[in-house]
Amino acid sequence: MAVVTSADVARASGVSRTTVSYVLNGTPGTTISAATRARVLEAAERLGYAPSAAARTLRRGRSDLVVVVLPHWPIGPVVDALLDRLTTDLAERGLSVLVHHGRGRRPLADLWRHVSPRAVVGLAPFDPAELDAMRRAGITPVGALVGRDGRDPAPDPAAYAGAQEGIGRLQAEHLLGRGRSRLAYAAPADERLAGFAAQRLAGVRAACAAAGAAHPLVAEVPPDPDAAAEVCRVWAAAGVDGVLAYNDEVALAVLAGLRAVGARVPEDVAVVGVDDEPAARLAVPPLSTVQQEIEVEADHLAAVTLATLDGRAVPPHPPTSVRLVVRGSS
Amino acid sequence: MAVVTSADVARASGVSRTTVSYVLNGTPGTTISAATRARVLEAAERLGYAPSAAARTLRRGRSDLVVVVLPHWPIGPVVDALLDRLTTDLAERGLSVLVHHGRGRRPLADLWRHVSPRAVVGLAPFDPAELDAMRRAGITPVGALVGRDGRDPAPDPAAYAGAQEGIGRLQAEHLLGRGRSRLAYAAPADERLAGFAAQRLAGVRAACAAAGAAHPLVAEVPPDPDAAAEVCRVWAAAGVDGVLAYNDEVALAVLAGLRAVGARVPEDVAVVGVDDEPAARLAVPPLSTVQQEIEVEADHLAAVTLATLDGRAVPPHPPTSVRLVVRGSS
DNA sequence: CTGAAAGCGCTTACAG
DNA sequence: CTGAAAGCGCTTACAG
Repeated sequence: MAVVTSADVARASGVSRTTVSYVLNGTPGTTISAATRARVLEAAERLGYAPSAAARTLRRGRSDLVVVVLPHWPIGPVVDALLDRLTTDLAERGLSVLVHHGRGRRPLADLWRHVSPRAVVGLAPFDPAELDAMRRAGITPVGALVGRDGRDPAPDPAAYAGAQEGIGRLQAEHLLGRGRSRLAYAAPADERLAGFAAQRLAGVRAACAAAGAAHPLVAEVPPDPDAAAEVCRVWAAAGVDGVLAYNDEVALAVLAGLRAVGARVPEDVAVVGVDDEPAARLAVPPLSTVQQEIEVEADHLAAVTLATLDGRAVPPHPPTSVRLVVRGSS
Repeated sequence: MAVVTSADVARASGVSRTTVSYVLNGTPGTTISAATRARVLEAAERLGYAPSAAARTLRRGRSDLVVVVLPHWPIGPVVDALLDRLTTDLAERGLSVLVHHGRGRRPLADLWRHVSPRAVVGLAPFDPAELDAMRRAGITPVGALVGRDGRDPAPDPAAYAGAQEGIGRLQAEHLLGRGRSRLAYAAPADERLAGFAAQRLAGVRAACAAAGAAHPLVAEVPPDPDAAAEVCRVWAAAGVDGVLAYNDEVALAVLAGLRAVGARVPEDVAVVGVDDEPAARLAVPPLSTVQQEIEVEADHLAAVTLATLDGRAVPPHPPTSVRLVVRGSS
């Protein structure tokens, strides 16, 4: 089954490849007779012609492919929703999105040997060597959550920190506002998440300091009922009355641990997660959580990508991208 | 920042582009002097040369890119793990994996205008029109879970059904084996999952029939405590003593619903999920579930992809890819 | 209104 | 041991 080229279509419709290209691309400024146009379209359809992406990219000097590089850490429904929306957003502008998994297993540079993206969007910061390699390959790097202040179109680790801190701060302010005064932070056991956890924790600390509350206790809570119970026993003994969890999964472990040590939620201890995963509202008790407005985030990421590609100023980050969902656990 | 080409490297090292290509690709059968080789390598490194994937693909007539097309439905940690492993597996053979989200929003054919994959792996069956378009574009389609019987390297909806049915059968046999006789099937409310749910349900029905048990009751259980309670009330009244859930998320909803109507788990009703997501072991009570051995599945999918590309016979599916994890809920 | 020709960057027979 | 040249499939000035 030989692949059909534009030359085949030209031959079949009795015109030149130029005309085929004009018709199929709807090139503006050309005037092809309706009859010719119809013949070309018919031939292309009949032969099942699909233009070669490689040739088109080579000739144009740029592709319409955007590669999203996923962080090293596990992906949940929130990121999935983000990717879906981003794909739809960018498709409206003629850009195709493809996602790279397995980051960290081998250098990103290997990928550029096999594919020529126009831009690469990172959900976590790139390191300088990666940035350099991309730019040398003519690829535009785009940072997620970058440009919150509208300043820097380049990936900036500090910008991530800002968004993450906001989450921690919101969690802490919620419990402090409900009269809880002895807070603990439940960090994830997965070390790949340590960076994010540290940033969210910084937000928690800031909120505690601002409210004049005690420094929060901190411990890793693995997704295991027994291990979680051990941590919760210590916390209960220390008089902890509120737990901020890194995300809903960690929060679920905290709920299991508290149950095991006989602490009542929310009477004795209030718990707040992050993400609003489906499991949150089904938990016992239903879990209060911080919801990231992922559609807003995706739309912004799409806007940042387009602005960066166009060389325009990066739009400011929308103000409210996180909000609290209060349920039975707080 | 002009992009560096092999001609630049040739000029900088005082050799022809031919020699640059030979050195950089380690082309076998060529004998380049060590001194020349070193000069070329040094120049490429110094200039930050990255070969053009588009040109290489055009020239070679094929790329080393494999695109995985995600199904229309929501992605959880299981699929994430599968993609990670598949990416690593295929990278060992020089293939790069990129993942397409947002299926169904627009035709896959649009994607082939922007990228030239060597193969496309579908986690759900392709429809005939898509298959046709891919083949005409010179792309090799590969079906997930295909070739279980080693017969058909082409995507085959029936092969999916086989794997899915096995899951439902395993769930049902477990509860029937524990003396439960009045089973119910908790289907997902998300209509995009209806196809899979129907296949798993078929396995449940087969197991019930084989054991001489009554036909299972069937209802959709949304991820909402109140809605789930409504369903569970009906089931409790009907004397249901065992519930098979489409996946862990649905099972969590069932647990919430049963709790709401005062049914004890597992004393009154046993519950079994699918996936072994982190939330399963943290549920109240900890959830029994069917675990898919996703690494095995990923390795097999990689093997199927390679065999299909090489025109070899597709390897048989490994025998045990699902297993039961028994916890407190059954 | 349409076609002949150049050229994107690479790889690879082929010639020396 | 190394280079000149062709050609992958496309788009786009340019010529008619």
